Amino acid sequence: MQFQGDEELRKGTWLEEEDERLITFVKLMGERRWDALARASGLKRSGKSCRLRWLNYLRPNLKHGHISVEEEHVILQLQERWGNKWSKIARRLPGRTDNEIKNYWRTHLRKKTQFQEGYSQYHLENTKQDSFQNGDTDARNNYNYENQGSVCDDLGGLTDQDTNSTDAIELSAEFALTSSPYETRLSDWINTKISYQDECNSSFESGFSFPNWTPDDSLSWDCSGFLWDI
DNA sequence: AAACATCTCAACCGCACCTAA
DNA sequence: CTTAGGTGCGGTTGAGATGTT
Repeated sequence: MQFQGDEELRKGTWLEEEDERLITFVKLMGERRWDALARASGLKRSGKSCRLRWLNYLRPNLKHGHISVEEEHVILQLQERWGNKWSKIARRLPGRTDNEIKNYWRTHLRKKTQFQEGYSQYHLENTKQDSFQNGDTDARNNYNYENQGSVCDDLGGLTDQDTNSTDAIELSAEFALTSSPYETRLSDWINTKISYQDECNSSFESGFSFPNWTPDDSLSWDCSGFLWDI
């Protein structure tokens, strides 16, 4: 949306005063209508810039700082599965933003996976070529499994069993796949629930626990007390 | 100490999609 | 149904930090 004085809009690094003002007005007006909020606040910023600053830096419960080994593991696995669907991946890592994950991937993990791909390609060409060419699906499946295992080796100390937990991650993620504001809120709520479950389950060391799945693949949660928070 | 190279990450851009009137 | 404004997403940029020569 264009409005009077657009040519005077500030760009670049945010100042502390701007952050404070933005926080104040988000509290007043909520996390919607960013253009209106930008105008009302008197910030010489576009609504889009305000939204980005809030989502990537000022929003409560954001984790700043180093990505943990577990988080890196999740990023690697989900990127391999989904490609560069950063926002989708970010929803599996509460407190992390799509921008942060995207940057982390580009600066830390891309090289690792490129190396991995190079190794896999070599491995593939030298050990599995015949089976693959003959359409041996077992060979492909075994290759995928071995490939998963070697990713674990790179991550130091994680077992193959940990790696296979991404099946649960995917189940949860598919359930939480979002495409609308309501669904986004649902996803956020799920993440909240997951975090809550984690807090309650101190014996689960990984920090990434997921809904309990019944044998027929239906989701089993006690949602009482949470539904109205959506 | 200075100059240059490389890395990191906050912020921007453009486009597609959503929503409400 | 149409359309304009708002939002979300992935790719890219560039300033500052850090490392190297």
